[in-house]
Amino acid sequence: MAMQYRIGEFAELAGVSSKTLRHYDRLGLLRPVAVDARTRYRCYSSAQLRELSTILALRELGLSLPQIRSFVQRTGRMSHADRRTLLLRIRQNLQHTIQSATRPLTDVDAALNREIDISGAWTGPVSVVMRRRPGMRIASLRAEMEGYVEADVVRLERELLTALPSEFIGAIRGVLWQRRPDSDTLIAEPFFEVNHALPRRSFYELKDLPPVMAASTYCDNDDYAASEAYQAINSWMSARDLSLGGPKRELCFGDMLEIQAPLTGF
Amino acid sequence: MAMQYRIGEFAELAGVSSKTLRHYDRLGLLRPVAVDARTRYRCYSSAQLRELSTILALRELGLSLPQIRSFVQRTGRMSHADRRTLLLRIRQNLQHTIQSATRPLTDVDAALNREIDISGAWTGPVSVVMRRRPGMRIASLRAEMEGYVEADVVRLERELLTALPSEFIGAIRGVLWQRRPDSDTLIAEPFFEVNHALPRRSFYELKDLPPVMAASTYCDNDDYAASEAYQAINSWMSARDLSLGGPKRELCFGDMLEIQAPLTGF
DNA sequence: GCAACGGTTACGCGGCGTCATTGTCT
DNA sequence: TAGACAATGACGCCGCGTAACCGTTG
Repeated sequence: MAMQYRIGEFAELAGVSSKTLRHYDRLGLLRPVAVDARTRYRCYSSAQLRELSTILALRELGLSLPQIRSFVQRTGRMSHADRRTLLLRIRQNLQHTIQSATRPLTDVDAALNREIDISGAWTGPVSVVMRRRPGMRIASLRAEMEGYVEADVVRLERELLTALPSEFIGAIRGVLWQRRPDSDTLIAEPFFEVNHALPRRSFYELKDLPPVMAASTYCDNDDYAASEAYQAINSWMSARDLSLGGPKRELCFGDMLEIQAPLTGF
Repeated sequence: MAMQYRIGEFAELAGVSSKTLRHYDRLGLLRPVAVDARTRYRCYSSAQLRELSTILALRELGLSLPQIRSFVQRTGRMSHADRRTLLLRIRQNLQHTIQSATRPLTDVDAALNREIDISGAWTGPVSVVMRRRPGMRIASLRAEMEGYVEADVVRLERELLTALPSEFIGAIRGVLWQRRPDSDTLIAEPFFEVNHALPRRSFYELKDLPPVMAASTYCDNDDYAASEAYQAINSWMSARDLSLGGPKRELCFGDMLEIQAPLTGF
């Protein structure tokens, strides 16, 4: 009563290619029930339609073929806890996939809307991106100011630079920006990346800037471009209900600035 | 003022590997601003941090590197219509990704719940799957019956088989099942796949079973297993708010049955 | 003898990661 | 001179598709 099929017929019944079946055979994922010793023709049974269907379903769930193999080989000998773990892992994968597609989708939609609304002022599909930024050790100097005064920041930077032995200075420099709560006071904190051998002195603060997930954008190194970038990053964050997880970081790369807004919850 | 970086430093600033940068160079995606003629060292500029950031953002959107190249090469010379088309294409990709992950996610959640609720009766993560099934030409015989009577179906099948010249019969046979609306009358319609040369006769009906998207499941060829399978397919459909788009198809493969429920709206 | 199947091996795709080997900088 | 960095090139990964070439079936 159990039917036997050759590879082509079996493939068509199952809705896959015979190439796929040969591939699964080699991987040990779905072995033919028999192989003709002389012709080496593969022979599949009707019961294997169900096996294959399971395999295809698991593939749809995003499992790799080796993962599927280890799953189907132990079916029945798997504890409920194991199954549950597997399902939860699959769930995680799927959710990650969905998330990493949903976020860009809102970006694209926003871009489509912006293009319609103010069709001239649109420079690219996504100018703000989310990225993980590594931590670094920095030396910094802090000052409060009422609003942004470039000269003050430049003066601070120079002070800091003269206090730092140049052999300890790394490649990155920038400014940390904070706002004192319940006031308009701005705290500017120019910094230089330093290596770990730098001695602790009272002229400057020595701290570890932690690694963060940050909203990041690049702009030209001038006040106008920078303020545009800050605006863009703020509206990007508010559109996503994300909140600031530390002082904003303004990194200077010659004629380019990178503005980073550390995010909470990642 | 514009800074120059060698590949390693630039890679670290941008958060990618130097391998990636060399790859992008070869693809013409991000050319170094200069290459030392003697050493062939690549040299990147600070302004390229922004370019690269755009490239990475587009990559996150699921574009291929050649697509990104054609995009960045024509930035500014692109019409609004072109941009809009591109964005809409991206949107489609993303939505497809989301959909093809969301459906399985509900499957997995259902499986997790089932496992909790009735932890013994669960046989696999997904026993019902959705698949596209090709159409075929069939010859069939129809009969109404009050409820399922196996003997009647078998008799019908035999009648049909004796009426069919065997050289026209294909590999697939089965039964179509329908329920007459507003009554419990069941319509059983055994069929055999036939090739196109079969002449039209009054002994049997000749029809084209259309290709469909169907909920499909396999079970052993016995009444108990089949009724379980029908139950499973019904609850699978109702859980997804899907409705039947034609008679159910019961395909016979020796000791296995495949139960298919054609779905509307695909 | 011919078409339609089956077999195997080898290469391609995308987006890099991972050597291995050689050259360059400090 | 050492050791970090640069260059190039070859191969690996995944899940097959495609092609080439040859044997089997009906």
